[in-house]
Amino acid sequence: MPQGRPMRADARRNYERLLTVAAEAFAEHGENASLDDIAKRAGVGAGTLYRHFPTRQDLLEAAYVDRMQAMADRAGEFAARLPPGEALTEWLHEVCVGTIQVRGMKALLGSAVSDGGSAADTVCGTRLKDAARRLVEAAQRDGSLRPDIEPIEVLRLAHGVASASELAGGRGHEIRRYLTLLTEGLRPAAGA
Amino acid sequence: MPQGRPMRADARRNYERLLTVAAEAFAEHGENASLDDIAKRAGVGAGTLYRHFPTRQDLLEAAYVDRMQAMADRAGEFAARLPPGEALTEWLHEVCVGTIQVRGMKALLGSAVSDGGSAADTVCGTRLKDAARRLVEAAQRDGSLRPDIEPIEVLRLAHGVASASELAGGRGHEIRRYLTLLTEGLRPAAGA
DNA sequence: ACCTGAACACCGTTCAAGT
DNA sequence: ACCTGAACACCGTTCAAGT
Repeated sequence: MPQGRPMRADARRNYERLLTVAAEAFAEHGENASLDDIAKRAGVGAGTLYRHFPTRQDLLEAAYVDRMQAMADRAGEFAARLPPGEALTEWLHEVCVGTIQVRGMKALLGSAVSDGGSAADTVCGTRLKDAARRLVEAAQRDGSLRPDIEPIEVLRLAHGVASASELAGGRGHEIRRYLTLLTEGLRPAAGA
Repeated sequence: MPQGRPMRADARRNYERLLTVAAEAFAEHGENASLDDIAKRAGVGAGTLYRHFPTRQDLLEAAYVDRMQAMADRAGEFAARLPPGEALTEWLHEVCVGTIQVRGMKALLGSAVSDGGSAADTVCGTRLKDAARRLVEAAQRDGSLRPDIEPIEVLRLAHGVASASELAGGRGHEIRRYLTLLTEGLRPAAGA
């Protein structure tokens, strides 16, 4: 996106208004927020929205790429000040919380880690998986995480924890509780 | 539904064709299958569909109530021939598999165990939770399940496992794998 | 009592016409 | 090069008219 000629001033303005409005709309109404409504609220024609973002997924990703990046960055912070096992757990907790609070983010996480997912190798997905890989590998070297699990699986399971927590009401209490169950299951076998 | 006057012959026929077609459509296209399409394929006007099933949720539940009941019944079979811990695990496995294979069932399970869920106290939901309660309590008495967990939570977590497995491709292999992680987390604490 | 299907509102998507 | 908004197709929902 930063590549290529700079946008014309009006195009750039529309592009950014669309992103702002879309982030609000997806946060409020979830991933199926009305595109027509987003265009209207941004004060542009529907065609303009489609010119910038050919698919809903494109818009969803562009609207949250910064927040996703911020999530990925948090991994480094945890790694710097916590033992590997705890760093992974705390980071996953943030992923779950963020994913539940900002309605649209869960869809984005889902498509980033989904098997045939369209967002599998986008900026969002790649950064998130890189972050997960570092925490996972450190925890495995440390012996606090079972060795037979892959980074992407940890993210899929976090998505599952978020789903279960949502069903329970999505309060912080349940997220922590269900995540703890997961991390206990992720421990290496007792006799290893 | 079985209460009240018997339906007129044409009404009864339409009702049943709608259920058959709806079960197919939800299985194929998921919970958001087109209602208009369902009415057309059943050979009835849209108004007839709404007369019998005022909301999408009503139709979804009616279409799968038998299958849900069958799932609940399986709990008794497992309880009869397996130790409590295994009976619970194997039943949850069937719930996950069924929930993934029949696309609309996952939505139904979700609303049955969701906090403010519309289907929280419907036939489907109640039977499923009763079945879960028996297996959970037996496993807790047996010492193979941590005592601080409730039946509905087990179902929510199964929904989460199904979500994670779907992201991984939904093949039997992943379901079993993720469910195993969950059950290890559900074990009582080592020093208890 | 029940059914039909037209009618309305809404949304996604495309595209000809504008600047 | 980019934008607009009308146009089309589709879907959910209601309701007047039919039997």
